[in-house]
Amino acid sequence: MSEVATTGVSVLLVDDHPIVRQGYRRVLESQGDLHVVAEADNAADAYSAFKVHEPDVVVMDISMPGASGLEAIRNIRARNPRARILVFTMHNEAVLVKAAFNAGASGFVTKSSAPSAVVNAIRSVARGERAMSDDIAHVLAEDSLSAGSVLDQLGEREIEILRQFAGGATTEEIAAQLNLSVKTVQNYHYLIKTKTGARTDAQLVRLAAACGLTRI
Amino acid sequence: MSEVATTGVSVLLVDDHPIVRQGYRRVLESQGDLHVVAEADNAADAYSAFKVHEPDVVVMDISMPGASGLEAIRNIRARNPRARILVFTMHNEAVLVKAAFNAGASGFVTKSSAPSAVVNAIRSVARGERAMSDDIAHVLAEDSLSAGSVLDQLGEREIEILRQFAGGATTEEIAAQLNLSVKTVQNYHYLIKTKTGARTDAQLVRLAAACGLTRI
DNA sequence: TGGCAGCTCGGGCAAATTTCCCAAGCCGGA
DNA sequence: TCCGGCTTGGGAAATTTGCCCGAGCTGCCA
Repeated sequence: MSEVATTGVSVLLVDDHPIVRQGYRRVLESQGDLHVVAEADNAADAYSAFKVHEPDVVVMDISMPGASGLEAIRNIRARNPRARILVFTMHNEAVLVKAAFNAGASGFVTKSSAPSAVVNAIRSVARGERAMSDDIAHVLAEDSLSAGSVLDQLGEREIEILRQFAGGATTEEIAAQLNLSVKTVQNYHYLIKTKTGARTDAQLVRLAAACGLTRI
Repeated sequence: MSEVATTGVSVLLVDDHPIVRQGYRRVLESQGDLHVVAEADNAADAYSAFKVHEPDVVVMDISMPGASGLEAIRNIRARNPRARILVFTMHNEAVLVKAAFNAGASGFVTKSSAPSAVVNAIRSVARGERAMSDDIAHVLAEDSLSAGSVLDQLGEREIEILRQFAGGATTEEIAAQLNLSVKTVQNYHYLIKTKTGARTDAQLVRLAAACGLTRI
């Protein structure tokens, strides 16, 4: 991490599609100052590769098979809190973005972004700055009326209900299970959605899965 | 289409992510015999670009915003039945593969494939052959032996709506995206639930994820 | 050629759920 | 003690769901 300024930025590429990785690699290396030192196609390999190469920046698609990408972010950050991780994915849901930053990401860029925006984001996070693409900033701005972290702002009961809901349980089943009135569960359901910024039950499930609350 | 053998293969790239297109372009052009003559990021532009350039091969990701990629395949084939279209996407669900070939695709390669497999597939379809990656062949093989997955009982439209819904889109967004009335989307939503036996939106999302329709 | 089956698209309407506002009890911290 | 947050639910309007219907279209099969 020390010789960055003179030798450029070393990058670990994490994406589950080989062709996509190959394409990124070529785009990044054509920049001159960006060097892809390793690739990985899953969370576990990403962690291993990080330990070996200690790259300046990890460019990672968080939608990978197997373990959650967010989990990978947490693992890497746990090992080295100075690690810079740029999430680079097609998703642009506020809940996911917040979850990623919450897990320790330094940047979040969607694949809809112009190539120049992506390479600039890599340079930004390499300098220790936070970076995000315009569309992400817009999404977060829209969402900003309810600031805060994603799951950390949920209480015990809310998390339990979210887990059961994401697991496929109906409102009645949850109420019976927890010995609550259906009305209360409905209110929690609504409350969780507003708190997390999820606008859809499906987004809620995806959030729960991303946070490891449920497995799919 | 006639001078292919001597001048190489002209390719139209269709993918909604700029960076991804840029990467593909570099990978393909490094081959020497493959030339990207145009790019498009949606179905409508793909059709326009095809009319202008009449490329040997269209390399297309069918999961794009706006009109269905399958629709684009049909449009292009309707204009020129000799058009060669190679579907190149992250999805590997049997129903989608079958739908693509049914719409007139010449090949189906997943983004999990090795770059060499992709370029070879492009050359194959340029020669008029059918091509698919190993994993797709495997999926189709499994499918031909199985009693039929849950998704097999869903129509094209139903699958598209399920994908968008599981991806977190609201009913209104899906209706706007597909140019349908909200009521129709609601009906599809209900129909999909009854057909699949899902009793909850969350179960629907899990089902879609399990079938590879969406990644979490 | 006719007919049937299946997909697509939407209207209608009662029942159910969601949305949002509200109140009250409880508990821990300032 | 008081404030704030969690938990629990009521109420009422808005929306969605569940289920029924028909109509247009395409493909298939006799």
